[in-house]
Amino acid sequence: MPGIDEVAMRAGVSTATVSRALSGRGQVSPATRERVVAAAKAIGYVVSSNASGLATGRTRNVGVVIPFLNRWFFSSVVEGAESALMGYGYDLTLYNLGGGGEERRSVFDDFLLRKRVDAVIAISLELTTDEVASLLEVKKPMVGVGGPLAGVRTLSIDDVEVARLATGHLIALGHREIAHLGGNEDPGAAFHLPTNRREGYQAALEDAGIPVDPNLIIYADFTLQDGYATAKQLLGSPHKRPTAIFAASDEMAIGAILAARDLGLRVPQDVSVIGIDDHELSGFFGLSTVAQFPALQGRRAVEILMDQLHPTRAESPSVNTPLPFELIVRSSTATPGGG
Amino acid sequence: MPGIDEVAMRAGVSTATVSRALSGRGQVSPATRERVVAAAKAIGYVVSSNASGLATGRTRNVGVVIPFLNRWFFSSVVEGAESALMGYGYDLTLYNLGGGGEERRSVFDDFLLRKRVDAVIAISLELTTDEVASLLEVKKPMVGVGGPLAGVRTLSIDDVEVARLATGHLIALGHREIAHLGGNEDPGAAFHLPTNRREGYQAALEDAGIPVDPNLIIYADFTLQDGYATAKQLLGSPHKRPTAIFAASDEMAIGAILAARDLGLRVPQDVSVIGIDDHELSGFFGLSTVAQFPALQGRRAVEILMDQLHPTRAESPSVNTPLPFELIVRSSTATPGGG
DNA sequence: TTGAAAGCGCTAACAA
DNA sequence: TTGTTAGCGCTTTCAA
Repeated sequence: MPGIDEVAMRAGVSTATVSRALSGRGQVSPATRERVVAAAKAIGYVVSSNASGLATGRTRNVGVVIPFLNRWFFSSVVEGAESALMGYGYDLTLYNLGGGGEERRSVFDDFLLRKRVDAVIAISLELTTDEVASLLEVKKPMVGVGGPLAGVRTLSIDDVEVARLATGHLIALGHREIAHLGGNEDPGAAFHLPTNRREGYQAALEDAGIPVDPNLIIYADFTLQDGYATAKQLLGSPHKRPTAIFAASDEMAIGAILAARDLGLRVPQDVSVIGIDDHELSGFFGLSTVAQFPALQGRRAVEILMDQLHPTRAESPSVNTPLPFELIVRSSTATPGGG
Repeated sequence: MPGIDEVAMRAGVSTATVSRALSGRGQVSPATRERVVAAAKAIGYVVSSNASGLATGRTRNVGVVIPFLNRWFFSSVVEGAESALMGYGYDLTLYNLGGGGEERRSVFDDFLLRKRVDAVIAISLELTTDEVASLLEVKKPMVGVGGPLAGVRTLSIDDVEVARLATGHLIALGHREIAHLGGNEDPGAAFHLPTNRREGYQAALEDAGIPVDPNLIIYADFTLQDGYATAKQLLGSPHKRPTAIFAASDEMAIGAILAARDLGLRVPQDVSVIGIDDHELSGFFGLSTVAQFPALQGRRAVEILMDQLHPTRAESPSVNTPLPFELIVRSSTATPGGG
């Protein structure tokens, strides 16, 4: 493991010049830089991030905190963030809070504070005021993705608008009995995403003058399994079966499609289904949806962090742009009774 | 951000003693240790990993290299590894090779060598000899999960046996026309998993004296989509339709179930289907499968690394145990024509 | 059991 | 443009 002085000797310069030449900070003549780079390459020199980090106070590493990894949305955001970070020469260290209370405390009290990360990205996480405070206290830039974070720059689609768009699509097709899967059991819950989507659904109905029927709002987990179970219940009743279902996630929506099939109902002739996400399986199931772009959200989060970490960079103009979403119409939605 | 000397002052000892008291290395009187710990807690002191790492040469961080994050198997292994590492006080930094060639090179040439990680876990990766060599050269302990890695300790289920078990289950039920989805297009391919599973399939047939019919071995990607497409093709032919399908992954198997349904075939009455994995959706689809336990594989990989990193630890006796797998019979398999 | 002091490998003033 | 040098915050001999 060669050190900087070995490079310096070979290039016939001082270690300071090597540092300058390799890091790009400070002025070095092109000729010198070339010699240094060649010498470094020749002996396979790579800077020690510890030594560099100790001297500069920066680590070129960002922490990503997630509630679990095993879900399409999260792993996609992480992928997007990882690839963007790598482009900037940053590492990504992952903190999975799935384990529960003790694990969570130690992440915030120890891991994130070891000066190991320059910044943190929190994905779909409700951080307590204390947690946010302890991070901000050490002046670590921080951005949230997909979850409201008091006092922190947050990146998230406009869930109300997204839901309104999905519901509006169904209304435009002529549906009036539209059920909603998702909702939110606990009105005081800190996590607003399900609530926001339900509100968008209601707003769309109201815009169209369609009364909101509380019986058509079904609380469900955001999983395929629960989408299936609740949709089966909903569609199984011979009475007032809705002509369309708006599910708050694609996984639920796919569950609903499968439930409809198992009941002998045709999608979209007997029931239209739309979701939110554009999950990797949605195309396969012909599911109409409002796409959000999680990998892009991860990249965006990184951009914002880089702007804060390197204020010299031209401030990216897109930083304040709301996140994009897009209606994707496939074969799971049509006019009521139509095909 | 308080430093070690502040703790030392408050505790009325030297920084050396603080270091000893907090790290557990070296002798410190209980009374002194207690004072130090109290002082550290009082001011919220956390060691700087850079400084500590620079002084010791260790980082308490392991690198995990994966081909992509967005698949159940990978994210599950990573989850298992992450939680095990956190238990040992280690961080996990993630290197996703999904981006392609250039990214891959820079991971191996730069990122992993910055002395930022103490060890690396490579998941389902075919590393080139050069890549392995460059890691071993810097003496980083390394373990592979789920992929053969020349010269590296590798953790992986016995794919031949797993396939044999799955196929054997079908044979025991009385099936003789058993198709296989998976295979391996390229006989010279470096990645042996599909080949091994195909060989296990063939071995089971041969054990039972059933001739291997090459027409029943279908090359397919390990995805739900391709499982669907190939199974539809296979089952759509009215002639010699097999009575059972053994898919090399659960995602393919689920695709096959959906294909059967779309063709009006009942599972398992008209066709039995079995996969490998015990994917999170397999229970929902009633899929019989041979479970492997990816989160456990991640934990095991960490154990092995810890044994190498801290040779003082009692060598875990389980380290050489082959990875477990288990036949899980659900409703997708039955006797031919049976229910 | 504890303290003094010399690094760990690099960066960034400051000087030249 | 380049070199000298004093740290960055901790760990670890060596002495006491």
